[in-house]
Amino acid sequence: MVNGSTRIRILDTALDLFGTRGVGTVSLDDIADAVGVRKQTILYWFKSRSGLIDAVLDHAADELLVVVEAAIRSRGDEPLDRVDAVVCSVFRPVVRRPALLGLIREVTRLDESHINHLRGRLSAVVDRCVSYLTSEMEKGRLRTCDPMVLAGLLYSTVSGTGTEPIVLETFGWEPNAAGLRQVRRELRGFVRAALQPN
Amino acid sequence: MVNGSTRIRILDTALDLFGTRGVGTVSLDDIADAVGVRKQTILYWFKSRSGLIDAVLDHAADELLVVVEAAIRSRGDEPLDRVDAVVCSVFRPVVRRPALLGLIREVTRLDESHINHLRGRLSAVVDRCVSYLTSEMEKGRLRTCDPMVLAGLLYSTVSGTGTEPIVLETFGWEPNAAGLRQVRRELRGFVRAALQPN
DNA sequence: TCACGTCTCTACCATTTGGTAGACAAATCT
DNA sequence: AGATTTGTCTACCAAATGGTAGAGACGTGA
Repeated sequence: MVNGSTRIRILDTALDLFGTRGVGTVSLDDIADAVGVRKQTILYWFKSRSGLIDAVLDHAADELLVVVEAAIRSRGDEPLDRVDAVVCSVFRPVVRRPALLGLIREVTRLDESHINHLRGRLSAVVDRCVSYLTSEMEKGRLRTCDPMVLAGLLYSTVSGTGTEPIVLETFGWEPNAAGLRQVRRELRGFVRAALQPN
Repeated sequence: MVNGSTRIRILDTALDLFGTRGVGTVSLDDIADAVGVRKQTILYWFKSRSGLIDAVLDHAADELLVVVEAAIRSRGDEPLDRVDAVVCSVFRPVVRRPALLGLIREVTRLDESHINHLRGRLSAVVDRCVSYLTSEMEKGRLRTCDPMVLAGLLYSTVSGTGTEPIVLETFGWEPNAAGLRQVRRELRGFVRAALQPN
């Protein structure tokens, strides 16, 4: 594989389309058109549509993991700050690459094999988050509750906020830079309040 | 329209399929098979696929509105209790009719016309929620923040939790009755903590 | 120069899609 | 009874889908 650029371009474009329009509604032709190439070129680089989906999920997981890993290690000792850093890191793609979270959220619509594929890629971070929450709760530095479900709630809140600007618009929100900053601010406040030890 | 039963059966079935598998990936034939009828029967009752989608969105909005309206009026004066009632009411379909929230969440994937259609149906409740949150904040009975964005955050959290059992499973959750009760308990605690006045 | 691997293309194909036209049976009206 | 409306069906169709087969352009090493 000397020339990786076509492959990468396909992956990037597919990620955007899958993430914004939903995996099921994007055809190989759609992707090919967007890349500026023929469908058969896609099928040269990826054995089948299903193979492409897995590759794109990998691509997305890579991109997300880098960001999150960095955030987890970044800030100091205080758990509220650290969670805050992770929230911000996950929120960043909302601005830079809206499709990323949209794609991750597509899991629900995929079939078992793709789900497991993605799970395998993300399980390490997931485990780490849950055990971190657990230990901080034991130290009484976070509101005590089920850490596993809490992790899921946090994910839902952040990803939902990032992937459903349309819903926010329904609530009267304006989709511009200032609006985004405001959403992030409220999101951080919301999460902070929800985690505060009692 | 003497015989409404076929029409209703189509709507119900379509709602389930659209909500669980995503609107874009469900064909008229899929729906027809599930109903036990031919595709052309669907096109007799609904002028086109797009018409069916709007009708199903209406159907879903109706179902959701009834539940939420009842909850809004139900409980006493304390805002945390009232929000809690709404959260519970929205969470109930998660158990009884998982596709319902899944369909509402599909908005993001639909095109402008369908989005606006659904918005029109839900705007009344949405406005009511936002102005309620606003007034309670002014009285200092809820944590002060942007009520509009807060409403969006609440929606994301509740609907995300309800529509992404797969994500929760990734976090180690067990999808059974006891697990669901636990999720609901944590969800209520989470929201309560996030809204507590400071 | 020639053979070979790499990469993208054109040409097809079977299947599935949303949709039209109209046959046919049962119920309803006159 | 005869005519009409209602509801479901069969028979199609053009377009789009994922995928196969293989040609041709391009560079590289022998």
